[in-house]
Amino acid sequence: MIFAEVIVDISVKSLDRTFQYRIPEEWEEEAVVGAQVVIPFGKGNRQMKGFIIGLSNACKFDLEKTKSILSIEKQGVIAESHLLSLAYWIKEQYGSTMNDAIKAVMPVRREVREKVERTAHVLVSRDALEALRQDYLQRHYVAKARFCDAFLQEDAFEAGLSCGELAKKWKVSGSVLKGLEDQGVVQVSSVRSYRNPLDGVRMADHSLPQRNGGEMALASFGRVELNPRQREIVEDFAEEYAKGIRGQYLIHGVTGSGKTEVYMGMIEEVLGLGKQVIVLIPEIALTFQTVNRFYERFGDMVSIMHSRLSAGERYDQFKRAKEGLIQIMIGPRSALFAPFRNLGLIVMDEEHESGYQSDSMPRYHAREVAVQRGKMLGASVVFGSATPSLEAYYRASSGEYKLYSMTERAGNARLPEVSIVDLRQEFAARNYSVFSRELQEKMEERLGRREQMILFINRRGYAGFVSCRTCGEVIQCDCCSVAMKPHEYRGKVSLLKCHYCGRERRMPETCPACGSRYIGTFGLGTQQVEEMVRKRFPTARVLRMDADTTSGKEGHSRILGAFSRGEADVLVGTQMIVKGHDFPKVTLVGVLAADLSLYAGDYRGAEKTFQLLTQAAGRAGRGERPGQVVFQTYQPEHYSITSAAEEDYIGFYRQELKVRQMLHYPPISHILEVLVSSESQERGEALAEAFSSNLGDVQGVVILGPADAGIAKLKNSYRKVLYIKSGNEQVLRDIAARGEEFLHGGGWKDCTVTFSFD
DNA sequence: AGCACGCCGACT
DNA sequence: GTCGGCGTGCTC
Repeated sequence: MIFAEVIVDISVKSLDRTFQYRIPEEWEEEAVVGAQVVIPFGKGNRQMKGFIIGLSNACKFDLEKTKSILSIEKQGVIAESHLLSLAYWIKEQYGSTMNDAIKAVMPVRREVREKVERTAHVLVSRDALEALRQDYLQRHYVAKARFCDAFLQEDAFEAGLSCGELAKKWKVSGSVLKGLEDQGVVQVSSVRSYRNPLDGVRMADHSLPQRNGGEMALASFGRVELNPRQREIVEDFAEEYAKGIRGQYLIHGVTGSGKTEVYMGMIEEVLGLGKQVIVLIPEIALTFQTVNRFYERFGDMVSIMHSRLSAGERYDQFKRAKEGLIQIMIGPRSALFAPFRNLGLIVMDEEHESGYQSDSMPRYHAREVAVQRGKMLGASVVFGSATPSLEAYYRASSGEYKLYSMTERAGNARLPEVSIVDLRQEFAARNYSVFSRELQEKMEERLGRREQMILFINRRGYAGFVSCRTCGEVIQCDCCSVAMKPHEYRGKVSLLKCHYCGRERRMPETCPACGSRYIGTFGLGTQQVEEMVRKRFPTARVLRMDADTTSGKEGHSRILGAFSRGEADVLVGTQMIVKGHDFPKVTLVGVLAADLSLYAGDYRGAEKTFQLLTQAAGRAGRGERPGQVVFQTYQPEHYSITSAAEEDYIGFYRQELKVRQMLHYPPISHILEVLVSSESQERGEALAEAFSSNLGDVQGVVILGPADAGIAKLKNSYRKVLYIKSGNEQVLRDIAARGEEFLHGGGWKDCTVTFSFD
């Protein structure tokens, strides 16, 4: 008899181990490692999904109690056993459950999630409910009384109330509600909503070039044309590769230096040896031009993962990869798990992009997983960026990655001319406009010459916040301790939105704290910039692109398409406009507040600012005409701004590394963030303190906090943070593990804790 | 005794 | 995640 070691499809720590099941004889063939199965689970023998991650001849459990597999799903078998090892590595490295790790490496990602939202409507009158509440209180039915309270206070008589929110906010379990329903006090209705997680990102509305039937060989495409520096790099790489050297490489190339050609040259070499390649891009919707070039170059041996593929199509692509019909897989971080048997190379373009960090469990970083998969399969890994992350460049300078630098733009394109405008001086010169005199002049020039320009402001909405000029009160969200952002509504700035929980309210006429009529907006946002451009340049045609204007189905491509067709002179937008687009007619880029991202939260502020500014500057002058760039800032001396103006990555890197060294930040040191959140402020504080004092005996770590988190209150939960810094990552992992154990000890059910590294 | 509630542990 | 068991504290 054969037994299967099964991971059950429930992502809970206590179930994060295998369970043994009998394999019925007739299925011994199909029951392979990596297969999906349906199994009976728990006392009620609920039918659950699971994955076979091992087979064995011996029964390690009570044979009598060992149940049998109910069925085997042939679709979606994990093709390569090393992907299971990779899943195990991910589980260990990022502290997820094996179930989540397996799902991350599986070809068919999470299915369409069905969300059932239950809503409670009150059937009795307000008075009757009040009487009922009194009655329940008398009988000590605390939970039921609390529910009545909730209905009375939240005006559930008009609309219904979400059961989930009720239960959370009023600390009662959903089962009470059933009692109320049985008594005819409320009526519960279920609304099903479907949300396909893959729909989040849309591919640009360009069509792919016609596929050519799959028979075209590599030779018929001709080799890539390379300039001398590009050829040098490819040849060096090829030489090492031929010698059997497999390692990590970092291509640092200034914007427009032609990194893509180098990737293609390297890929040709690897394909020539009969091996397969994965090309990772940060976000498919925003880097379509790169993808297109790979298609033109390699034709049908390329497969592209993108969000429009249905689960079935996606699976087909993986099947083709598994069967060796595809040699190159291009896509976002999930493409990293393409089931290639004979993987020779992983290329990661725009290595510094945040899209490579997974934001749901398992929270892996594609850069690290790529290196691990490369090691497992004997593949080289090539990272490329104009503005490498500090981690990557640090590794390159320590010799862990081999560094290739490209300091010149390819072809005729020149680096743009950048000027830095000191906004303090503008203010001193009584220019209170959002445009400095220099920027205005340059904008007028472009409008006169019918050239295009991009205005970049790293903040959506209308302005930063609303505050009272009399008492200084800032209008905050009721549930989150953040300022609500003014938005335009029906042609007027009349709406406030919380960008964290989405709550909306009307813009108040008077200060809610002191009643003063002198309240107004502070700081600059995209909407306001758009309005200012229209006011100052009435003839200019303006387009705005930010999270508010691109929410629709084809939002991105609609706006970008219109702009590249020349339907507008000015494009105003947030960071999404500076990423990877090629607008040859743009000759001016204005960054209205270059220091805005400098002190925004974490220790990566300067790095983010440098990357953003370098990229923004890189959008100018990509065509025939040379480009000009204006950085407006209150901190014209800051190294992230001056270095970006000169596109001096090395200069920036040296300065920033010093800062990181001084403050014990990555990549020199490592940080563990412990975030405690609880609806009770005292309890959260107590837990954070308990953690902190528990670490007294650990040597060689720096402990900061506990303190209020950047967002001290989010969706009605109070948040405390604790930072633990250490040069040794393992020490931090041990501390996190100890912390988990401490929580497991019990008594902190009302608090949630998340541990995150760096 | 009987019920409602809420906590805790098991799940092969 | 989901279920069942069980202790607590209430009503009748």
